[in-house]
Amino acid sequence: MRKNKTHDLSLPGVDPSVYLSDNYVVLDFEVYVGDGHFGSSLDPRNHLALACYSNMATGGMRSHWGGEFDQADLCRAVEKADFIVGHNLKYEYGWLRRCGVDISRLIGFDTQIAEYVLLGNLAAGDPEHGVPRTSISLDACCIRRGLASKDPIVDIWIKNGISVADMPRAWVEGRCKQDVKSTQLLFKLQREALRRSGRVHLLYTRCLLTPVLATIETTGVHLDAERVRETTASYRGRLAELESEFAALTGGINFRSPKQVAEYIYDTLGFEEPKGRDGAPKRTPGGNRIANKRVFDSLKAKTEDQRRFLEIKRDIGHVSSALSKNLDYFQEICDERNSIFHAQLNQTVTATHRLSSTGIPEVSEKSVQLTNIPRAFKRLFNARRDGWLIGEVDGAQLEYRVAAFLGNDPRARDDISDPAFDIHILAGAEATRRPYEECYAAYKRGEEWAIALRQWAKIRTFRPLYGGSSGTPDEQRWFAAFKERYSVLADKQKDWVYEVLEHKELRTPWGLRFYFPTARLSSTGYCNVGNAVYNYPIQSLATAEIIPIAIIHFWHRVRASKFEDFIIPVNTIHDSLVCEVHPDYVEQFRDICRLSFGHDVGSYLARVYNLHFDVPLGAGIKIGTHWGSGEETKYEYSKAES
DNA sequence: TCAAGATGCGCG
DNA sequence: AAAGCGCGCATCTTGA
Repeated sequence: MRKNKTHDLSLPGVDPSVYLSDNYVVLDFEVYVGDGHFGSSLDPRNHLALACYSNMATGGMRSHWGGEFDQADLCRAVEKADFIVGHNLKYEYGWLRRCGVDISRLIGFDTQIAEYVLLGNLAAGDPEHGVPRTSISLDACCIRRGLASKDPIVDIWIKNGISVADMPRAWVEGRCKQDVKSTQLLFKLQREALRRSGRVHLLYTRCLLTPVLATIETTGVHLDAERVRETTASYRGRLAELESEFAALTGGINFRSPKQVAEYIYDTLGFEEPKGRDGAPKRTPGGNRIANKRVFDSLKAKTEDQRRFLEIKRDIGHVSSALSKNLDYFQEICDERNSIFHAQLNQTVTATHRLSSTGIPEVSEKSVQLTNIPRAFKRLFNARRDGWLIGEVDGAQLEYRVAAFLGNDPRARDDISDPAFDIHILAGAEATRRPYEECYAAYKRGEEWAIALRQWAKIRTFRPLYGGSSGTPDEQRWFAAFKERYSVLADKQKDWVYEVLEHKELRTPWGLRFYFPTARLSSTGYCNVGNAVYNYPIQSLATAEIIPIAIIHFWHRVRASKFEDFIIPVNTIHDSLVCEVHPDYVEQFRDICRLSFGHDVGSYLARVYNLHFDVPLGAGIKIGTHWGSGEETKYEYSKAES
C-alpha cells in the first residue's frame, strides 16, 4: 500500500477522557416553529428564538433571545469549551451550524444518547417478548432519577403546536433554563454511570457521529427529475392495466385488503391454506388467514384462473406499493422542491444501536425514509450539480467478518482470507449437493446456471447465522452445513444464550450490554429470545460501531484534506455511505474510503475500545452518474499492510 | 369519525 | 408447535 499523508488524522481530540474536563457548556434552544412540526433547523421557515446555556468555565446561566444570526456570545462560548452537553444534540448541532459555528470541531455529550447507551436495548424494548419501550426523553430521564421534571403547562403548549412567540417570554425562558439545569445534573449522573460500567467510549463514538448526521440531514438527497417522471408514468400506466385486469378476474375485490384477498384465494379459488408440520394451518398473529407474498410464492396454481390470479396479484402489489410509498413522493419533490428531499437519521431508536431513518413530509403528508428505498429506484438518484457523480462505499460482507471475529472461528477466518472462496457458491453447492469446485468454476466462467444458483443462495446464506433453521430440504441442508462448518462460532452463540438465560444480560467484548429480562428456556430447550441473542452482537458491532467509526473518520479525513466542497455525504444505510463526488475527486474519494473503512476502524477500535479486531475488513466502492451505477471495486484491508 | 392495531412490504 | 434479526410507511380493519 502506498504511503499517504492523510494517515495522521486529526480528529478533534479523539479521546473519551475529554468528558472529565470541567470546561463544558450545557445548552438548550427554543425555536419559532414555522413548518408545523418540531422546529428542525432543516426548514428555513423555522428560526432560533432563545438560547439558554450554562458555561461551566465561567459559571452562571446565560440566556439570550435572538435569531441564528444574533448569537455571537453563545458561539464564542461553545467554541471555547472542551465539549457541549445537551439532550438530543443533533437538534442543537443543526442550529449551531445555522449560527455559523464549525460543528465538526465541537465534541458533544448527548444526554439522550447517554441514556440510550446505558439502557442497551431497553430503550427500544421488545414488545413481542413482553418488554415495553423505555422513554429516554429528558423528562423521563429526570423523573427516573428524582430530578425536577418539565413545567407541564409549557410542555403541553409545545406538544400541541403553540408557537413560542405566543407564550409569555418569562415562562419560556424559565422552562429553557430549567432544562439546562436538569440536563447538567443528568449529565453528571450519567457520566459517572458510564464510567463505572466501562461504556464512556461508546457514548463518545455515538456523539462523534452526531454532527456528521446533522450535516447529512441538512444536505438531503437529489432525484433525477427526468427519470422520476418516466418511471412514475410507466408505473401508473402499468397499475391501471393491472387494476382493470384484477377487477375483471375477481369481480372487484380490493387487492390492498388482506382480508378480502384471503377470502378470495381460500374460499373462491379454493387454494389450500399453508400448514405447519403439525397439520394446523399457519395463521397471522391475530389468527387470520395469511395472504402475504410468502404464501403466494408457495401456492401452486392448478387452474387457469388460479395461475392468472397469482401472476396479477404479485405484480399489482409490487407496482402499487412502489407508487404509493416512493414514486408519488418523488414526483412531488421533483415538481415542487427542486428534486431535493430530506429525512432524519435517528441514533436512539433501535435495539442493536444501528441507525434508523424517518421521512420528512415536504409537500403533502407523504414521506420517504432513507433506509428502505427499493434497490430498483437507486437509479433515480443523482448528484445535484451537473457532471458530478454518486459514490457509494460499503463494508464488504461485514456481518460475516464480524461473526468470524466474535466467534473467533478459525474456519471462518480462513474462508474470509481465501480469495478463491465464495460463501454464496458454497451455500448453493451444499443445498443442491454439487461439488463446490464445480460450481465455483462454472460461476467464474459466467455460466448462467451457476450465476442463478449463487443468486438463489445469496438471500439464504446467512439465515443460519441468526438462528434460521426451517425451510425446504435444500435450504435445511445448507443451514446444517453452515453450522457444522462454523461450529466454533455456533458454540460461541450458544454460550451467549446460556449467559442470557443465567444473567438476563449479555456483556459484549466492546462494552455494550444487552438486557433480556423475559429470557427463559422452554421444556423443549428453546430459548424465547435465542435468535435475538444470536443476532444482536453481530448486527450491533458491524453496523452500530464499525460503520459509524468508518463514517466519522471518512468525514474528518475529507475535511482535513479540504475536500468538503467536492466529496459530500448524502446518505448512509446500515453498512454503506453514499456521497456526491466532484468528477476530479474520484481517486481522492477512493483513497479516503479505503483508509476510513479499513485502517481507521482497526486503529480506533484498538485505541478507544481496546478491541483488537484482527479479521481483515473490506470495502466495496461504486462510482457512477447515479446511485448504484458503475462497476464495484473491492478493497481488502489487513493490519499487516499498515 | 378517529386512533390504534394488524398486515404487508421495502431495505440491510 | 414452530421459530433468522433489525427497522418505517401505507393501507385496511377494528373498536370506542
